[in-house]
Amino acid sequence: MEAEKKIKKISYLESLSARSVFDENCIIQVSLALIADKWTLLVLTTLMQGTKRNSDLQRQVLGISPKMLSQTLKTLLKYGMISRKVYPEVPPRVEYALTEFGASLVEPLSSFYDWSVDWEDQLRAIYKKTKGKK
Amino acid sequence: MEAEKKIKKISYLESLSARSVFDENCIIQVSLALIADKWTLLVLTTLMQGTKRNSDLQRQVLGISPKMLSQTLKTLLKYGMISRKVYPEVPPRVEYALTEFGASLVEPLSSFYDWSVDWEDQLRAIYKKTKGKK
DNA sequence: TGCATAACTTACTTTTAGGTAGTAAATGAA
DNA sequence: TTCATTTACTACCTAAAAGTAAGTTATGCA
Repeated sequence: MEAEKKIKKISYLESLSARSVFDENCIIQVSLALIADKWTLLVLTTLMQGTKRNSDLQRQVLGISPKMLSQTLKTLLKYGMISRKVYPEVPPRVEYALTEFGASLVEPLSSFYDWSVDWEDQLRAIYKKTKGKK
Repeated sequence: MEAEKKIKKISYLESLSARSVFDENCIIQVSLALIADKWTLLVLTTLMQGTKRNSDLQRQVLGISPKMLSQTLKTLLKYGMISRKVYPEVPPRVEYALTEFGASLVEPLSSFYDWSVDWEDQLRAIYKKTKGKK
């Protein structure tokens, strides 16, 4: 991050008054479009435990299909949020880990986790009532 | 939040080691399923500016269709994250505002906003390259 | 009743996400 | 070359999300 941006940085609530936050260049809209989906944040969350193999993730991210796991990992690689290391062994071993970029999400995800725990009862009640469908 | 939960509360990173975070009752999975989509968080973000009418939101949440706006507001009402007040005037006026529940998202969203600004260059580059499609 | 306008709904279509199943690539040793 | 196993991909299908366009409701007053 350039120094200029650091200095000029304004708070979230302040920024809401600025028109730019809601135009086509809205940075929140951009980042949500990239990572706010069913699996991406869960895979990233799991990788925050440390380096994982494909099969580890398959086991730990409950309910994810092999296809969606591959697809999500591929996307995160493209984003530069995770790294991929192949070990030339039999059978082949592939390990995934967070890059600095990916690891930087620990703070917002942590904040989101805290919120989820604070409102856990309400959230679970809604989820149960709607069966996850809106 | 009950006192017990407050006391027993463990951090996000600690919780990642607990098996329960990844089973079918994973609270992060639940809350993501409810609010992590294309419009919900943007509508909530806009309402953090204060009370808004349908037409205000239509103008400010760039790109949202009337249908998706209605649908999103309806869902957030069901969730109890926003309130709806009708003024019997001509023409009718309807105002939406955050409830305590909805307003509580200000912290995680603020954290997410900070992250987005920190990594803005990378995020925009990815978005441009992929045109928002993964 | 008719009116003007904001808010909302419905029907239809298109697009995207996601699931299943089968297949192919990668690997080093036997 | 064959093998066993993990990883990755493809083709096909279904379901969900979202866009479009038109119509409907709510409202108080003239």
